[in-house]
Formats: sequence, structure tokens, C-alpha cells
Amino acid sequence: MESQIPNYLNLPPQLICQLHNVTMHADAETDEQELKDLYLPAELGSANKQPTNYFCKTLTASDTRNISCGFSVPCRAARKVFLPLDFTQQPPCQELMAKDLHGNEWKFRHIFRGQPKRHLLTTGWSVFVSAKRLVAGDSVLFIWNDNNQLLLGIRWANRPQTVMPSSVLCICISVFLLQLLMLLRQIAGLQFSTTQGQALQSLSYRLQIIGGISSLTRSNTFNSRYMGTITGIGDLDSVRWPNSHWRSVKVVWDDSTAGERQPRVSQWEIEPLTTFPMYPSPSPLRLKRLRPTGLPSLHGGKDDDLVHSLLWLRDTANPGLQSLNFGGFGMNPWMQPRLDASLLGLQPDLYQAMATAAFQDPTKQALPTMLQFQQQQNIVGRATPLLSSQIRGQSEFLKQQIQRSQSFNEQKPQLQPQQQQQESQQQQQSQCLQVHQHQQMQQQNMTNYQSVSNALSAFSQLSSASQSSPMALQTILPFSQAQRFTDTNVSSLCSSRLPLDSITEDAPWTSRGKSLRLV
Amino acid sequence: MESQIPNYLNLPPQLICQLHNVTMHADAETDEQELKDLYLPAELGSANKQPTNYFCKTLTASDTRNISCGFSVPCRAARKVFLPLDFTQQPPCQELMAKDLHGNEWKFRHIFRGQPKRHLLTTGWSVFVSAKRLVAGDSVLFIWNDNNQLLLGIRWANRPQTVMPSSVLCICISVFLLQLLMLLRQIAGLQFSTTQGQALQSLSYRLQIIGGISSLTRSNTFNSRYMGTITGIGDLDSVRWPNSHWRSVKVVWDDSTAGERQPRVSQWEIEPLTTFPMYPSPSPLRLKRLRPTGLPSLHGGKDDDLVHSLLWLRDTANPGLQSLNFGGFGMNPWMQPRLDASLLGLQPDLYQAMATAAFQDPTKQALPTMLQFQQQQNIVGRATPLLSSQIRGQSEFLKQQIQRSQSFNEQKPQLQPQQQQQESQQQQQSQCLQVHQHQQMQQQNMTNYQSVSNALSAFSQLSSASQSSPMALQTILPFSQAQRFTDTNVSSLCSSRLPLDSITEDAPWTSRGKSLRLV
DNA sequence: GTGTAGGCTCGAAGCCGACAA
DNA sequence: TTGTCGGCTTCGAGCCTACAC
Repeated sequence: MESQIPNYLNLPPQLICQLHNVTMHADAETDEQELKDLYLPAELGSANKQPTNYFCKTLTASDTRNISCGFSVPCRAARKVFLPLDFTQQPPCQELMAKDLHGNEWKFRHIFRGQPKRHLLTTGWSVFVSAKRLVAGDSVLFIWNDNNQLLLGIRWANRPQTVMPSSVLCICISVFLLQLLMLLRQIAGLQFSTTQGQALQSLSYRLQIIGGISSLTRSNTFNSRYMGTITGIGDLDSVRWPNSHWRSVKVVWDDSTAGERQPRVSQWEIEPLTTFPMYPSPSPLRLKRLRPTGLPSLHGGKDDDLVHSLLWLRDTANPGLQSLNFGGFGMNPWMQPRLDASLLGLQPDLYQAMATAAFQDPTKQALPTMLQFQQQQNIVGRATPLLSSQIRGQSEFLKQQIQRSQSFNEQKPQLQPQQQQQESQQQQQSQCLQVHQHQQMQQQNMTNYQSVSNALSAFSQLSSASQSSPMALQTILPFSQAQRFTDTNVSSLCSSRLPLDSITEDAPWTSRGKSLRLV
Repeated sequence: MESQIPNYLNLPPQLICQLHNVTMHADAETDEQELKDLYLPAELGSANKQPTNYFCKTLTASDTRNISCGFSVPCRAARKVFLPLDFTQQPPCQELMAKDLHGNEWKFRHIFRGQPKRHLLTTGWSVFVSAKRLVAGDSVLFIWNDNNQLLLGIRWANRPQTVMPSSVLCICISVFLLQLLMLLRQIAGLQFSTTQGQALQSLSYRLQIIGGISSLTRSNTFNSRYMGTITGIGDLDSVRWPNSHWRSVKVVWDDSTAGERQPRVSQWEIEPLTTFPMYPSPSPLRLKRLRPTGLPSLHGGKDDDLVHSLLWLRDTANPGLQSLNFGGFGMNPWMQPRLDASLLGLQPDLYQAMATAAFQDPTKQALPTMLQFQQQQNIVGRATPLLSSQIRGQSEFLKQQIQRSQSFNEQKPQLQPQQQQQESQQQQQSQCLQVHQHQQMQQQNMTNYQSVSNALSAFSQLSSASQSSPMALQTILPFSQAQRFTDTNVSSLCSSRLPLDSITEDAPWTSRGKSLRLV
């Protein structure tokens, strides 16, 4: 992924995360999973037992050619992994079922034919290839689990990412929450430094970039439609027109004619990407033929490239040309350690300051719970997930704060103006200490206003990035729900799933240790 | 639409809107337009001239059958409206071009054949039917404008709405802005009444409902997938479990087996609807055949019903069944008067109170601009759009407020604690008046916090509803951009478009008066 | 004159063996 | 043993006429 991220983002390597809950799903987009060691035993018997009843093959061009393809099963692999065929039939043939990481079952026709004879998967294969967007170079894995189920996994070869990984979304949400905490803290009347203010601005800015990475780009220049990937946002001319939105979005175009086009577009030229559903879905390839008759394909013409370098040119003279839409994509916010907070340009010390500030007691009367939290944090180390008791501690603290400020005011709600003034006289000494705080708060009105705007701006990006994921939106709005998290043992939540990442075509089965990496 | 709205929403009939800008586009979703009288003259010559060179036909089953259809043109209509065919050719044939309300051109083959002979549209027709999601009972209109262009419009028959009309989105955004103003006002330290607070809560709640109306519902109960329409949100058992989210969403299922399923689902079971692109697009019907071979269609089996009562049952035993995704839909926030603020349950007096409160000066030093605004409003009447000068006036006021509170604090930023205390002594009298305000603000921390949460919650709904519409998102974040609105004459912005709604198959051409209805 | 049914055609999807590495 | 090529089959999209009302 490193190559996908604009390198002007100077980023720290780690972001502290709070693990609230774990459900072991594969990434809907990439079919990848982590935390594998936790569920490995449940899936494959004893932890270090090396499975032998599996095979993994890197797909050839023929395996994926033109969708009208079959899958050529390596002979030895078929004999080892697939159920024996009835060779009295001519040709020997069977139906083969396999489950992917999402629990979806895929049905293939397994046939032994040709001259010389070979094992092939025919019917059902092209649907699978389309749904998983497999191309030559990607890998598939067939493996039996202890429950006598044939499991099926995929691994894509490295190629340009067009979709924001869940991990980025997840981190974006985390940072957004921090941002909101800051906002709440400001509302409480505390000051924050210019540096911190700039940091928030910068954060919002970067969130927009991250959001942009998940976007499909359309440029309306020349009345055309193109696809590409957003690689960054920045001033076209930071000297003459700083902070202008004009052509502030840097784009890498997908197709070969990219050289003829602007590498920068304006935000209003962008059309968000709607990505793939997590369930087997109509392939974008299939949509090709739906182009109205008589209109030429303006793409290179090779179907092989279509998935990853689509070019849809919509000439106004030929407006019948259809736009391509991939359908809604149910992105899940499941954590993936592939990317870290460094994406967000968050300085660790700044992060600490923000986290502390967010929970700091405005009246300084209570022992800052966040400090306790940090002390514990220092003991167990950064890479260790937070205990849920700590999480509860924080939310409890927040709750107490709110209750305190409530009861503080509820004591004299029916006071008349005169009484109020007497009260004020009595409490003058202590309260006038708060006056300056109040002034500070007044001063922050502008900043608050800007923060709200920024937060919403960032949120709009996140929302569109996580369109079809109610879970993600729930994660964004956790304040009222923070207290609902129960004291769950992480490992008890892990269900039985397939650890695909550890399996390579040739390498032996390897275990990568027990540590739960969350960064 | 009235039947679509849950009737427990007790709603006022009008919401005051501020008309910032008008560009005459048809609704991307419904192809409908309003404000027709403004552009009628430009399009069709003199305002009251009744056009004769048009025809309108209600589509038959054959016209839309199985997509492999042609359009049977009424003989007289073809002779009256279409260009004369060259009858020396065998069969007589021509290419026919027509522009829809979006400016897209559609190409059809117009042929005269059959026994007995008849006028037909063949090639190109099915693409049009698919793109516009036409079914038997819908209407199409062909009409010539003064520029010698053949225009093409559609009108859907009444059938279940699955997509939120732009007008609702537009109103939601307006109310959301009000909500944000309230939030900003709270940040400024002003109190607001319990009634107002409850109103905000209620507002946020209703925004969620409105957002929900645009959603496609999926219930995961029984590991299946269904489609339906959200009709409301409310407690399953308001006595025993008030405010529980469990099965709080009421659903009307699309298919005939609805009786077997729960009429209520939980929010986390819902998958948002991704609707149609505004450009000609692959028809959902086309996707049918991509269902994996061997898996039965669990829908009734009649393709005719597929568009409007899709049922996708995804049994875990047959997980290959594909989910249907309609692709991203570019919804535009163009105003449509069809729906009014009554949807939002906003009491007119409450609205007034909110609007006033939002702009009220915290220090009572400035003449509340909003009052001026309201006075003007009372003069010109509710149905009249606001002048942009008024709009500017408001944003100017907001800006002044912010600047004032800034300069107020910038006067003594470097004061030392002792100096501060002296200052405090001197200003004690005046400042202690603010102390109580400060207390109030403390009291409002909880409410602020809740408001932020609510606002974001509402915003998440809006964002997902307006996914692909950068315009809508821009509208949501207008604070910093409010001043950019220029003093534009509404009518000068109107471009030449087709007033479809006034045309019925049999009724004569009618003009519906000149008033610009915005409510 | 117009709606509907069903046949025909054409091209794409996808199954197959030949052949070569 | 297995990757690739091109032929062949199947099937659906869509054009057409026949026939009924």
C-alpha cells in the first residue's frame, strides 16, 4: 500500500486503537483477514499442525481469459484435494462446492477431459472469477477444514488499489472521533493551542485525502468521462492561489491516454466510486455488452484490461453511451493492520496531547482519568490492545463529567434574578476564576465554528466512503453507545475462519506468532 | 406521496425556504420538473400557445415486454409528430433522435412494417425503457420545441416510491442547517428551552426517518435477503423497552411473501439503497441472467415484475445467488414543491422560534437581523422566495458576530494572572452578568453533546441519501460558502426545458399560473 | 389500428479438443 | 503436464410476422 499513499504525508508509524469488539469477518473488499493465529486452532485442529489437504494456484491468463474461461486444476492437486472422480463415467464429472471466507458457497463443475486428459473447473468458475475480480496473477486456495468442508480463498496480486481498504476507513473513524472529542472539549470552554488548532485543520484535510483515495474520478473536461485514482489534494499554485479548490485534486488516470489529460481536477469534477457488493455480484465486465449498439468501445478494446483500466468516454455527440456503475459496496469496518495512523499525518505527541485534552476535566476538580489510562498504557506498551475496563473507565469518566456539570446547574434552576445576583456575589471569588475561561471560550467561537465545519466536511467524506455500511456509521456515532460495550474476551469472539495469508503456493505452512497486532 | 409517509407524523403544511439559486434540471430520479411556467415561454413560444405537434402514449405490456421490445407508435401520432418516412424504401425506415429533460439524446429506429403495417420504434427503444425503468402504464411524450428539436419525456404511473425525492433531501438539508445553527448558537453560550431541545431531538429523529425512506431494506433474518421500503421508525414496545433500537424500523416488504416476515427490523439489518445513475445505464433487468447457473430465481418468476418487486432470497444453502445493486445514483438537490415541511413534523411557531434563536445576539447588543428578516418576510408573504440580499444579510450578521467575539477577546490575550484579576475586578459588574450565562452553557454541555451526536446522525442519513451528489454535500456545508451566493435573478437562470407535467394524454394544454411555489 | 404471441436470427457466452511447450 | 488457441454449441436479445380483437 505504501506506494498508493502520497509520500508528502509525513506520518508516524502507529496509532493507538481501542479494541471494542471483534467479529471475524474477511474484508469484504479484499477477502483478507488478520488475527489469524487466534482462530487457527479452531479451524485446523492443533495450532501447529500443518495442513496438507490444500492446494494453491496462481491463475494463468487462460484461467481468467474473457470470462468464458475454465480453471485448469493442477493434476496432482486435484488428486490430493478434490474428491475422487467416478472414472467409469465418460467424461468423469462431479459437482464441487467450496465456501469462501464470507461463508458464501460456490458451486463448480469439476470435469476430467481433454487430450491429454486434465482436471478442469468449468461451470461456475467464470461467475467466481467475476465476483472476486480475479485476473491472471491472482491466487486461489482450496483447503479442507476439520469439519469436512472445502474452503476457498483468494489472494490478489499487487495491483493498483481502487478501493480504500477497511483499515483506512477504520482509522479515519477513530481520528474523527478524536476530532469530535476535541470539539466537545472546546464546547466545554477549554482552550487549545494554535498548534493543536492547526493540527485539527490538517487532520480534516488529510481525512479528505483518505476519503478521496476511495473515489472513482470523473473528469468532465472535454465532456468526457474517465476513471482514475485520487493520489492527493493540494494547491495547484500555493504561492499565487493558496487554498484554492481549483484543480486541487491530483489524479492518476487509469487508461493509457492519461498523458493527454490534466493530472489535476477540481473537486466538483469528481464522482464518487460506488464499489462492489460483498456478495457475488454481476461483474463490470458483463456490463460491457450493454453499451448501446453502434457506439464504439472507446477503451483499448481488450477485455482483459477492462476491470482495472476502464475508460468510459461519454461524448456529448453520443450521449447514449452508458455510465458504468459497480453497484453499492458493503464495506465493513473490520480492522486490518495493514495501514497505520501514519496515513493521517498525526504526530504521536500531538495525538497524546489531543487524547489527554479531550478528557481533561474543565474544572480541574477530578483526577484526570485519562492520565490513569495513559499510565496503564505506558506499562502494557503501545502494541497491546486496551483492556475494555479501560474503555469503560473513559466512558464512565465522560459520563461523570456530564452528570457533574448537570447537577452543578440543576441546583438553582428556579432562582430569581435578585437571588442569582446574591448567589453570584457569594461565589464571586471562585466563579470569577471561571470568567477567563469563559472569555477563552468566546474566543474559540470562531474555532468551534470552523471545527464543526471541518468535522462535518471530514464526515461527509467518511460517510460517502462507507456508504453501504451501517456498521461504520454506527462506529462514527459511538458517544451515546460507548457505555454499551461489554467486557468481552477478545479471543472468545473469534469464530472459525480460514487463515489465507499464511499460505503461499510453495512456502510451507508458517505461524506468525501470537501477538495481536492492531497497528 | 402522502400514502408513503407514515401518518403518525403530525406535520405542518409549509416550510419557509430560501431560494439561493436555480438551474433548471429535471429530477434525475423522476424526470419531473416544476417551476414550469417560468420557462414555458422560452421553450414553446408564447406562454399560452397550445402545442399540437406532440403525442403522449401510455405504454402497453408489449411496449415494455421483456426488454426485447419495440414501441408501437399510434398511427396518427406518428404521422403528426414524426418526420415523414420515405415510403419508396422497403420497409420505410428512419433514424429518430429525441432529447430528454436532462439533455441526453436518445436514438431510435423508426420503422413502418408488419401486416397490417404499423409504425414501430425498435433499435434503441429497449435501452431507453431500461434506463428510465419504464413499465406498462407509464407514459412517454414526444414533442417538438421551437428550435426544431424533438423532445422526449416520461411520466411514471403511480407506484411504490423506492427513492427519496430530491425535495425531501433538499428540505432535510435546510433543516439540518437550522440544526447546525442551533448548535453554533449553543456553543456561543445561549440557553434554549426544554421545548426547543425536545424539538431538536424530534427533528433529528424525523430526519432519520426521512433518510430511511430512501433506503433499500435488507433483513438478514433467516439468512435471507429481501427488499422493501422503510415506512417508519419507532419503539417495538414503548412501554417495556422505550428507545430500544431493536426492531425499531417498520418495513413494507416488496414481495408477495411479505406476510411471512417480520414487519419490523433492526437498524443494523438494513442495507441502504443505491439507486440509479442519471445517465442511461445498464438495466437491473439485464443483471438477472448473471445469477449463477442452476440457482433458481426465488422471485415469482415473471420478469415483468422484476423491477418493482424484486425479491432476492439468499439462502445460505445457495449463497451464490447474487445481490442486486443498481449502481450509484446522482441525485440532485433541485427543488421540487411536491413535498413540504410537514414531513419533518416541524411546528411553524417552533420553526420561527428556532430560526430566531439561531441568529439571536448572545450579548443583546445588536439588533437581531433575523427579526428584520421576519418583518420583511411578513410583508412579502410566506410563499415568496427570499431575496438574496436578505440571505446576504444573515450571513453578514453571522460573520459580524464571530468577528465581534474575536476582537472582544483579542484585546487582552497577553494579560498575566494578576492583571487579569484586576481587569476582572473592574469588569466584575458586567462580566458577572455573563457568569450565569456561562453556567447555563455548562448545563448545556450534555445537550450540546447530544446535539452534535444528533446532527451527525442526521447528517449521516443525508450523506448516504445524497451519496453521489457533490452538490448536495456542498449545500450541507454552506456556512463558509454562504457569502458566495450572488445576487441573481431567478428567472434569468431558467434555461429552456420541457414542461412535462402539464401534458396528459387526453387533456388539453393547461397553464397552472405564474406563482413560484416553493413550499 | 393496435396488442400479444411466438418464430427467427445473430452474436456472445462458454464448452471443447488440438497442439505445443 | 498444462497453457493457449480457435472451433463449436447453446442460449438469450431482439427483430419480425401472424393473428386476434
